[in-house]
Amino acid sequence: MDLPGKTIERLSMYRRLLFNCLKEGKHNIFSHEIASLMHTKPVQVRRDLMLISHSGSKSKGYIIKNLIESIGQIIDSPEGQKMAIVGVGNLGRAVIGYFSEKKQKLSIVAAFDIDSEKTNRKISGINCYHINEMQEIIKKDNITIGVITVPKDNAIEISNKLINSGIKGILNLTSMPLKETSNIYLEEYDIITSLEKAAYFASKV
Amino acid sequence: MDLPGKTIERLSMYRRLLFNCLKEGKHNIFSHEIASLMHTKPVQVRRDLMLISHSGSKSKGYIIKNLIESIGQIIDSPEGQKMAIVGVGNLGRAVIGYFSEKKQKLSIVAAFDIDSEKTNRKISGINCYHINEMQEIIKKDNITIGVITVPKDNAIEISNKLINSGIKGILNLTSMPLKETSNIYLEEYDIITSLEKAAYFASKV
DNA sequence: TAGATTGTTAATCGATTAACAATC
DNA sequence: TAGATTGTTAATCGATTAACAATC
Repeated sequence: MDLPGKTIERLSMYRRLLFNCLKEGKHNIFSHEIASLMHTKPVQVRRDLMLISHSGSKSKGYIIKNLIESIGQIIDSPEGQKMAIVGVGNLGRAVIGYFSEKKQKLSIVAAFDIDSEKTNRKISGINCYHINEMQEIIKKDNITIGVITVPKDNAIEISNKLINSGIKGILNLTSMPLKETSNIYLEEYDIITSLEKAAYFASKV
Repeated sequence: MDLPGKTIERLSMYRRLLFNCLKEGKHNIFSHEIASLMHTKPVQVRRDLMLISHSGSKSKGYIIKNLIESIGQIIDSPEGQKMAIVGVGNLGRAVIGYFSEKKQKLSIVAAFDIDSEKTNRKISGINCYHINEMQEIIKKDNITIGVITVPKDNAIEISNKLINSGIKGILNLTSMPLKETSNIYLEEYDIITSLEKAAYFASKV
């Protein structure tokens, strides 16, 4: 039973938002409260939770702690998953920074670059190795997710190396579209596209 | 006549891909060639071009130079648009780096931060000012797009400041979802969500 | 001509939302 | 009880794709 990608995205956001609520001392939450914290409708939230078979109560809504647990059951692998960042430029460092906050099921365990200034040392707490060692380390450490943050002209080459090392998922943050490959999940995001889109719709408002 | 957001995204990617083809000395291109360079189908490409009323020929496909021109007519504002980056951390610098390559209709003209180490100097060729000066500079320079790359706990405050300074579009790259506001186009991207999504689907493959 | 391609409509697919029964 | 909320189905909306006529 595979959930829709959009639902997975929202579950990920619900969970982080729920952690915040918990920190603020909240214990229960209604679908309309979750909806207003995101940009969505209560019915959207309830339908997403229906899809993961999480029930609330009509008087108290959802118990935050339990809901976080339910979402984790769905989107986390029980053993956790390891990620590697390929390309330790500004973007790569930004991604590392995002994740160094939390010790979660999903964690960054290695970074790769070709620049000898960056390799064989820690960057924001993450071991950085030369790209030549990538395939070996990915296999040895059982890294399943690769994030491509190299200059776009190197994206294809890096993607092939990742595929050959047996990676399961790739997040490509360069603006070079990569070929879909069977048995590998590919997610892509292109910031230039987002900016051009924002510019287009901003001029129509 | 507003085009679908998905079509705008693809047009932006088609155009950059076409620039590459032009550089390689190509003059004409078929829909199936464009499709195979992206991850889409020829019919998708033809339908997108239909929506912008760009015609090709059945024997030569599309003339690349003309197609680039047609796409520009649709997605560029004739006078161009100016962008500002708010938050000059790793992510902000990455965005600046992406755009410093090209002199296009869309350009980054200012960056803002609170850190005095970063303000009142150029960062990758872009003038960086203190956030306190933001509203004034946005108005004076007629900046229409703001990119939020600050730490997520400051996102709401920065977004309000941008809205008050009369910005038209916001690209929020923090993982704090912002409220939809009338007369402002809001685009959001959350890298943590992308990673959790990639991890989920990678484990299902 | 035969094969390939474009342009377009109609069908399909998938995601969101309206409507509503159940119930706290 | 009246009002609010959940859970779920059915309707709607929007995006993709199949099908095909036109024609180079």
